[in-house]
This record gives sequence, C-alpha cells and structure tokens, in this order.
Amino acid sequence: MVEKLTSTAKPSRRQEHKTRTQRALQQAALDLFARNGYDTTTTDEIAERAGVSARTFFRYFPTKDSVLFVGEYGWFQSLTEAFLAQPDSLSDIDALLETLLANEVARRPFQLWERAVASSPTLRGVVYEHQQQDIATLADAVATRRGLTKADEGCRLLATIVLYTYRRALTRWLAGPAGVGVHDVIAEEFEILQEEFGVTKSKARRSR
Amino acid sequence: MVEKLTSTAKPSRRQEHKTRTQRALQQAALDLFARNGYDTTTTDEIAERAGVSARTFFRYFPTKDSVLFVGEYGWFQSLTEAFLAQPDSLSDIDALLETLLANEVARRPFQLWERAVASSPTLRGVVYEHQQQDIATLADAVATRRGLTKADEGCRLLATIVLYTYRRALTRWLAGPAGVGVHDVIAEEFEILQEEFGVTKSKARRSR
DNA sequence: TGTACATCAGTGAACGCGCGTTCACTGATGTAC
DNA sequence: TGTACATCAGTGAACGCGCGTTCACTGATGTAC
Repeated sequence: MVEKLTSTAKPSRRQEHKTRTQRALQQAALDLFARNGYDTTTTDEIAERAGVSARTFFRYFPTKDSVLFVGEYGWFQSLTEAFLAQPDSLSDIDALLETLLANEVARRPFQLWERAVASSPTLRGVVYEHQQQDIATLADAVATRRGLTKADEGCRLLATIVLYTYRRALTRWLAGPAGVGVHDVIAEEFEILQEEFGVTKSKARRSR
Repeated sequence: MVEKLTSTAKPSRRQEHKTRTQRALQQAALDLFARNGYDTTTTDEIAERAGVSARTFFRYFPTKDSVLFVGEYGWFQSLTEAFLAQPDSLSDIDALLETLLANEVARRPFQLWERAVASSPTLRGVVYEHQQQDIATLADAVATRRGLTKADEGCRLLATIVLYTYRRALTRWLAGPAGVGVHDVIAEEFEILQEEFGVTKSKARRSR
C-alpha cells in the first residue's frame, strides 16, 4: 500500500480528522465574521457551517474570538529571523525595509481577516495586544543587531514606528486597486517616512 | 435668595440630579474596572456602588463599555486647536511637540483609566478606534497648517507617528517614578525620535 | 401663595439571547493479543 | 487475520451568567392657573 509521506511522522487518521475539523471551524469563522460581522455571528452558526455540532466548537477553542488566532504564532517569529539574517552593511532601517519588502502577503485571506477584525472592538483589542507583543519581539531583535543585551527605548521606538508604518502600508494596499503590488506601497510608505522625518539616506527605491 | 451662577443657564434641579447620577456611575465604573478588571465587573455592581438601581445604568449608557467614553469628546478637539494656534515660524513637528508639552495630564485619573483599559480587549479595541479618529483629526489639522485642502498620506503618517510617540511617552511616564514630570518624558521621547530617524533639527530641549 | 396636573428620573420584575460549562453518552479509530 | 478492549473525537441536553430590553409603575420635580 502506498503511504503518503508527510513532514515528520504519519498523522494518524484521528489526527488528520482533528486537523480538518479545526481548519473547517477556522475557515467558517473567518468567512462568517468577514461577511456578517463578528458580533452578529454566533458560535452555533460557525459550527453548523463547519458541519459539526455546536458543542464541538468549544472543544477546539476556549473562546469565540480565539478561533481567529490559534496557529497565528510563528509568522512574526520568522519575520524577525529574516531581519536578523540581513547583511550587516545595511542600516537597521534598511534591513527592516528589505525584510518587509521580501515578505509575501496573500491579498484575499488578508482582506477577509481585516474585514473580520474591523467588525468588532473585541477583535481589534486582541489584535492590538498581539501588535504590542510583536513590537517587543522586534525591539529585542533590533537590540541584538546593535549588540545590546536588552532593548532600550530607542530600539522600542524604532520597532513601534516601523511596524505601524508597515501596517499603514498594508491597509493602503488593501484599500487600493488590485493591480498594485504590496512592495510598491511599502516602498512608497517608507519614502514618505523619509520625507517627513528626514530618515537617514536610505536606498528605498522610487516606485512608479 | 442667593443664586449660584453657572456658565450658560440655570441647570434645573432635575438636570443637576441627572448629571450627578451620571458622574457617579462613571466614577464607580472607572474605580471598579481599574481595581477588579472590566470583565469581572458587572453593570449591577456599578449601579450599586453609584447608589442607584441596576436598571438605571442602561438609562444612561447604551452599553457597558460606553460608560467610560461618554463625555470624552472635546479634549482632543481643543488639543488640535492649540496646535493650529502655534506660530508659523515653528516646523510642523515642533509645533506638535510644543502643543503636547503644554498639555497638562492629571496622573491619578489617567492611571485609573489606563488600568481599566488594559484589563479588557474590548476596551482596548474601542480606544484603538478612537485613536484612529484622533489621527484623522490631527492629520486634517496638519493639512490645514500646510495649506492643503485635504490631508495627504504625508500628513497622515506624521499624525500617526507623533500620536503613537506621544502615547509611548505617557505610558512610560505612568510606569516611571511619580516625581518625574510628563514634560520631561515627552521631550526625551521626541529626542529619541530625532536620534533614530534624524528628524529635522528640532529645538527639543535636553531634559535632565 | 396654593392647588391640580404634567413630566420625567428612577424602579422592579420578567424576559431573550449568546457565550461558555458540566455530565453522561455514542461510535469510530487505535491497540493488544 | 480476527477478536476484545481502550481511547478519544464528537454529541445532546441542561444549565449558569451577565448584557441589554420591555412594560407597567412610583414619586419627585416642574408648570399652569
């Protein structure tokens, strides 16, 4: 019998089924939240759309909002690692810019996600907290790159501003026409940053 | 009979009583949220502490969270006006810095507020939305100062970064020892901004 | 100033609703032999 | 390969809880005369 080999071990039939159920719940939640809004969507609806009983939802997620965030770890971690892998010749800001430019973002899922989050203060709050976490993580990475043992306020401020600028770029990208690449918007946003604050001469390329 | 004159007209006994009740509810909510957390505080408790029946709470506030935000308008509006009143000789950033330095913040109430907001994602989300509003308002003011008819992305980015930097300063001020003035922390924060991003030579004064 | 009526802030009780929990159960998958 | 048992994902029903609403009422304040 041909056995499909996956990454580490064979996921048992049970495990596979569990994973499928979880994914189905998450996808159903994302779709419903994006379409109808978080507050008007009940956990019962999500379960029903995922083809599973209402009770099952809470076997996978402790709270209604957590359905959007389970498994969301790691992506920022790898972004941070990519940042630390940038050549030393780049300034911190340029290294950050390069890292962000190299980061691919899938438009459609991101759009659903943004809509879902925008539909509820609760979700916005949770995302905000994650952002604070991300800022702290990035600030530590910047500190490492600078040879500091611990992030100082400079590292934190830099991380804060760069991440909010990045977020602005992503939001503008989503709001804009579908043809434009993320890269161009990010590059443009960092050029504006340079113009407004006289950022140390960066190699940010002229877009358009 | 001596009549106490207030600002515009005589507030009737009824009106006075209403105002008192509302204030009592808001104060009770702030105290309880800050002490016990938003989620573990019930509207019944708030009403009880304010010396009023449970039902009355919802006569004043449509939702539990709105108790913290009613009457919160205007303060940012006047900050914006103060910004526009700064002399033209100052650069936009310096004008913003001057405005923020001149803005007095009462430590204790602000501390309660921060604790309350920190205790719940829902409140964080609402505050975040208000921040976005404030950023848009400030961006328009910057546009006005620049003689633009409408805020462009430069105005918006500037407003975003300045407000987040301000917020960082306030947070650090609260976390620090009680003796330090807000002004010093704000000035220091903007110096760091200058160092990190090479902001156009500003007259931010050395503190300490 | 005094009386009669109108308004309206506050109350009490009952209810709907959705999140999240508890408990006893079913049936498919996995394992021991 | 086949049988007996163990595990565990999923289910159904009932419940607690707090937010927010509805309705009929009370009693103090305000107003007309």
